[in-house]
Amino acid sequence: MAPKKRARAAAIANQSKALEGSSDAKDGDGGRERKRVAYAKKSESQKNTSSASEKATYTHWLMKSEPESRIENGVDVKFGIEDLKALPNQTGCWDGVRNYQARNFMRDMKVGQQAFFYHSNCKEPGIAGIIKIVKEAYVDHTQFDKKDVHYDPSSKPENPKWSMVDVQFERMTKRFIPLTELKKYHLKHKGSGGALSCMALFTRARLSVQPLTAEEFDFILSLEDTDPV
DNA sequence: GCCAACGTTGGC
DNA sequence: GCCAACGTTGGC
Repeated sequence: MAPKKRARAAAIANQSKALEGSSDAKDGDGGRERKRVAYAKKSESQKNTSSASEKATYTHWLMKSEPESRIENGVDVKFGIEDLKALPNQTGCWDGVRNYQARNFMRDMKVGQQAFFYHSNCKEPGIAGIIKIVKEAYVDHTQFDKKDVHYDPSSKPENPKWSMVDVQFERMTKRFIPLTELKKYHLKHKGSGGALSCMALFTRARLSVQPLTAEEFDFILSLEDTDPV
C-alpha cells in the first residue's frame, strides 16, 4: 500500500506514559558514527547514538511531513504545518520515523534548535514554516502499538529502536518556499559553489529528517524576502 | 499513477 | 558479506 508518512507528529497527551516505559535508549555506543554523513550500511549496533566527540554537530534541520490526506492501513497520515499549529500549545511529537539515519539526526537535536517544516508528497512540495525542538529524543511509543501505522514488531520495549522529539510551531515562513525554487538554486549553486550546492534535500533522496548547515538555513531564510524565482 | 532512487531483507 | 529481490519515498 501506499507509503506513508513517515513522520507524523501527534499531540503529546500521553507522553509521560511513553517516557516511563523505558528510559531512552542510550544504547550503546559501541558504535561510532562516521563524521558527517552517515550511510545506512552500518550494522545495528553502529546505528545507535554516537559519542559526541566524533560527530559533526548540526544546529539546523529540515523535517518532512505530508499535508494532504492519504490513507495507510486505514489511517489518515496527513500532518501538515496547520495540523501542528492546531495542537495544544502548538506542540506535537514527531513520531513514526522508521529510518536509522533520520532517527540518528533526531537524536542529535537539541532543545531550542530550529527546523524547517517541509511539505512532502503533495501538490506543492516545499518549506511552509519554521518549528523548534522543545524536547530532545525519547522513545517513540508508537513502535509498540499494534494498531499504529508505524508499529514495529521487531522492536522490544527492553531495547527500543525508534526515537522521536517534540516540536513546536514557531512561525510560517513569510512565503511558501517551493521545492522547485530550492532546486533551481541547488543547480545554480552546484556550479558556483553557492549555499545550496550540497543541500541534503537533493543529495540524500528520501531522508525525512535531515540536517542543514547554518549557511543553508540562512540562505533559505533570505529567500523569504526575495521574489520567487 | 508512474517510476527512479535507494534502504532493507534474506538466501547463499 | 555479497547482492538480487523487494518495499518505500516522494517528485512529477
